[in-house]
Amino acid sequence: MITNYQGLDTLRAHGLRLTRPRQLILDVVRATDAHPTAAFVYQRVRRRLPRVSLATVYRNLRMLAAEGLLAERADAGGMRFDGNTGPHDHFTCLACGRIYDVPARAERSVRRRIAARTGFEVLDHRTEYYGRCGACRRQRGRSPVTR
Amino acid sequence: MITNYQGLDTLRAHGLRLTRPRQLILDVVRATDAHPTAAFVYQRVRRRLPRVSLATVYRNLRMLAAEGLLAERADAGGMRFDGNTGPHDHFTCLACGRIYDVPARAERSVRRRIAARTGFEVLDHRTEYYGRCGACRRQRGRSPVTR
DNA sequence: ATAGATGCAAACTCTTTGCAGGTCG
DNA sequence: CGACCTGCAAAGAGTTTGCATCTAT
Repeated sequence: MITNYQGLDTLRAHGLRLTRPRQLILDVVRATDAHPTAAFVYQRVRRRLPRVSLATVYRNLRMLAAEGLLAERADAGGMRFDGNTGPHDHFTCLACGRIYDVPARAERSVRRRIAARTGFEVLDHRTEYYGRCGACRRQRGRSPVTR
Repeated sequence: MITNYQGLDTLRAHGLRLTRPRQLILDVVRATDAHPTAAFVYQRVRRRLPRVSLATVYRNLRMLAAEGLLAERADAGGMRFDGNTGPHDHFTCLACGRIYDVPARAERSVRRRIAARTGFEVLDHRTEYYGRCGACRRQRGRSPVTR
């Protein structure tokens, strides 16, 4: 029986339980930095819990994101999930499609500049980089990874 | 008969035609800064060409993006299109969901910094801002706009 | 005990594709 | 004529939902 788990208290505060499917789903997303899709999470969870349903995976991913234990990210081809909820930016490799985490530039001046120009209230910002990752710079013409 | 139109030469160079549906689709996307969905474009084009099909709208949006006359953008709830193909950033209003264009900060140093840290080749970067737009700062609790 | 969670299947939304007919150059 | 396009309908992919059953607290 689990007594301590990152985010457990958050769930309990909202009357939510840490069931076995839920915990496995959270573990899978947290264990990778590949920004997995729901389908990927489903495959992985099934290894340990073969009877889990895709609906359960979707329900939990959405719910865990709403609770702030996961981050969601729109992408061509579907939503992706990220166990790293701290501030960080992303690098998308145009050759293989992989999305890497990169340290965030938490420059306050960046937000202030936009706020000054638009009059909007800037609460957050995130930068997306595009290019070729280290692996793809070496192996030219490699086929896209399974996402 | 149109003899001059931004992007016409690009299309012709690839053996593509500027048909009436295609031109209307392009015009609709270019006429707004609301980063419209395919469904929005479809509705608008139908006003002038009632028999157009949604398939034609999708085919053309995708093709025009491939030709570089439009930009595509993944978003929860579907793809969005942008007639502004120049470098610019986006501000997403968390209250009303609208996406505004903001001038890009084309700082070379930003890319160099990431390249140095990761060893990746950075070809492009884009920043996403999140917050409350001017309209929403004034009217609290307004309902989300139709996207 | 009981609110919350699950599996299954059906439904839904967004997007793509096959095809026969139409159009531009 | 020949390549390109279109509308229509059907198919695909990703995601959500209704419901009876099960389970964590």
